[in-house]
Amino acid sequence: MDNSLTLSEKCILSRCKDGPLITDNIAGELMCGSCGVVLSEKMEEYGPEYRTFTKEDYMQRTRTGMRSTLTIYDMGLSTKIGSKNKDASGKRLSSEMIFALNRLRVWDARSKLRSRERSMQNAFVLLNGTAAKMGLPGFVSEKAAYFYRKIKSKYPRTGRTTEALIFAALYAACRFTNTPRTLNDIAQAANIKKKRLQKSYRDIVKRLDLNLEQYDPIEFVNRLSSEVGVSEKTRRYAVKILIKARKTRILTGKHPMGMAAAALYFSGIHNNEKISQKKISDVSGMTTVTIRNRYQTLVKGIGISPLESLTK
DNA sequence: TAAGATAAGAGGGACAT
DNA sequence: ATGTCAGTCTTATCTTA
Repeated sequence: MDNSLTLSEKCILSRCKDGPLITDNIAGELMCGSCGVVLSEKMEEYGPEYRTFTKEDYMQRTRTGMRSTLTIYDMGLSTKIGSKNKDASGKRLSSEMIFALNRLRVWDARSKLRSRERSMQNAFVLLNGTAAKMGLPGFVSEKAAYFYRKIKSKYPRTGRTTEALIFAALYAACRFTNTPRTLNDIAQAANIKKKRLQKSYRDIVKRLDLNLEQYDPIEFVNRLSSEVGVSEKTRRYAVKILIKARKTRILTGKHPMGMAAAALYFSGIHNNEKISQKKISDVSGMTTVTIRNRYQTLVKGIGISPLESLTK
């Protein structure tokens, strides 16, 4: 297992604060150990790296400091052949050499956009578009780009389509950075079948030997609460219920969103602020049936009904 | 109209062969 | 690799309050 994957989540989030340098043996990259930025002396010359549509967009996204180029297809590492026909000491080259150099320039230019790189580029266009649409922070798509690059260099032909793979990488990145998004969220935003997404995701986890923890349902409670617009009291109580439930080990193997939905439903009843199953179903993406079932496991698991008070 | 019950089916994980 | 099994979740339909 190579060291770049053992980076702690904290490193990813803190971004570039004197992180150690690490090398990725597979892709041959030298990166900042804290956030995965690829180090290259040309970095600061790069312009904005997002596609922009309006002047305001452009102004906002124009870079002010060093920024990763992981989501640019060649990471700024492609060949550069100078345009002057002089050698290192400044002397003019012979005509044969000039001819040869011109040939090289042509081929160099052509090779830069050869198929592999082109599909890489396509992938990152998809990635950036969808990540932006979902409002995901930059370090998540950086990580996704990293996973994608990695699996492509390790297994050039995975039998998966580019889009399935890049979005699966995005989901993996969400898991890795503990950014709570479900497969459904991504499938929807990316307009791709959940099944395909899931298959590719498993592929990535297996082949890159990732060890991704299951989401904590509490993350989803927070999200659901704000989407439904419940009181702070209700949100907190739902969290309390889940903390209690976690101790009884009834959470394992269940969809975290399902448990979050059930806990919120439970809490709503408890606090006299009943939220309909339908409403929770709509925002959570879980069916009302699942909410009911999880609600039952919750009641059984912690051994109290919503109308009783929660004892430590 | 919301909530609950029930049944059938899909899909994946664990485990054995 | 393939098969089986239990458990999860979904869809659909019907009933209840």
